[in-house]
Amino acid sequence: MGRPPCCDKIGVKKGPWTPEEDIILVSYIQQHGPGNWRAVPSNTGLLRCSKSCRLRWTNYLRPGIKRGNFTEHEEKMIIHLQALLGNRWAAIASYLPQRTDNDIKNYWNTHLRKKLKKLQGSDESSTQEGTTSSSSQSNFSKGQWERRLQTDIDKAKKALCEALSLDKSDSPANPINLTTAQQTVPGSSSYASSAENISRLLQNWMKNSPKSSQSNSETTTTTQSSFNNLSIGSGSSSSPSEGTIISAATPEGFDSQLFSEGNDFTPENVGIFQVESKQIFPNLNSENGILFQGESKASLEESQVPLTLLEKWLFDDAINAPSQEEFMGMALGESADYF
DNA sequence: AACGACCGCAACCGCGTCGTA
DNA sequence: ATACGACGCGGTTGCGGTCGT
Repeated sequence: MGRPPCCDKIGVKKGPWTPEEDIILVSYIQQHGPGNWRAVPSNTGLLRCSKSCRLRWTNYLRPGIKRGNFTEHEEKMIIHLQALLGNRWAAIASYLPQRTDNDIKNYWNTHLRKKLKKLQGSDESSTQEGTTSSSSQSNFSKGQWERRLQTDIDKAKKALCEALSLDKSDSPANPINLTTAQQTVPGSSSYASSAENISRLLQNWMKNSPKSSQSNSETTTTTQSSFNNLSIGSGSSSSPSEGTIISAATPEGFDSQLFSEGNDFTPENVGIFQVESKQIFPNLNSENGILFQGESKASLEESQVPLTLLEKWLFDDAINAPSQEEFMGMALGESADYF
């Protein structure tokens, strides 16, 4: 009945990726570029299914991924976008190009949902009299509610499109532009980030000694320079096996291309590690669907949060970052009317 | 110090969509 | 037009780490 598995389960490795596998995958993608995932396991010898390879790349190894704590601004963006788009994590992630959909999804499920629940709780208690927006929502008849919702959705869509076209014209007032501005600098952050990713896996690899200086996700703040300072299989490498592993595990030319001193992740030799404009604003063509038509009301309902207290919390930031106002207003201004 | 509960993240699974023959 | 393969997405799970008792 169901679709057969994407790969035969026999001989397919599951579970956490090893640094060796990471390097093989990165090496392959460096040479061939991402895509054609079906061919990746057979061409690399990885005992992983294509899906697993793609996931590992997109969620972990892909350059430009920022890890570690979410900033308050990112948090607010996510909340706004979630309220606007629902659980379309990929669409949301497209506005936070440094974050993966998986990351955002996890962050939402583990942090923000609780946070909003709290806010919702205090909001409800503060509006017990039923005079405010959130409780008045229930006063809508179903038909009214749906019509109103559709109207607001249309408005939100328009506003979002406008915001995006403003961004296209490089308006400094556009908050989305601000949030992604660092991505668009060619060859800087994206390469640094890719270096960070590889650095991270190398650090994991090299932490034979349990006393790694950075034990938590803060390793993600590894700097470009620290990456550069990593010496693979050279003098500072305490374990003689490290260099051996790398040369054994990496396809030809990989270490020289990626890790030779002063030559790592330059735009010249790592062409694929470029942030494509598509990656930054894939929604410009509306493919990822800022589309609400046909969306089940239940899912929308579930995804919507009361916005009175939340609103306050969100707007707190607006003073510090006035350029965000437009976007926030777009997301909240109209829909908040009936909440 | 030992144990259990809880939390966060990486990875898996199943389904939907898209492209192509 | 349709069947099929590949890819993408969202929900869920499992495991390792952390915290509290």
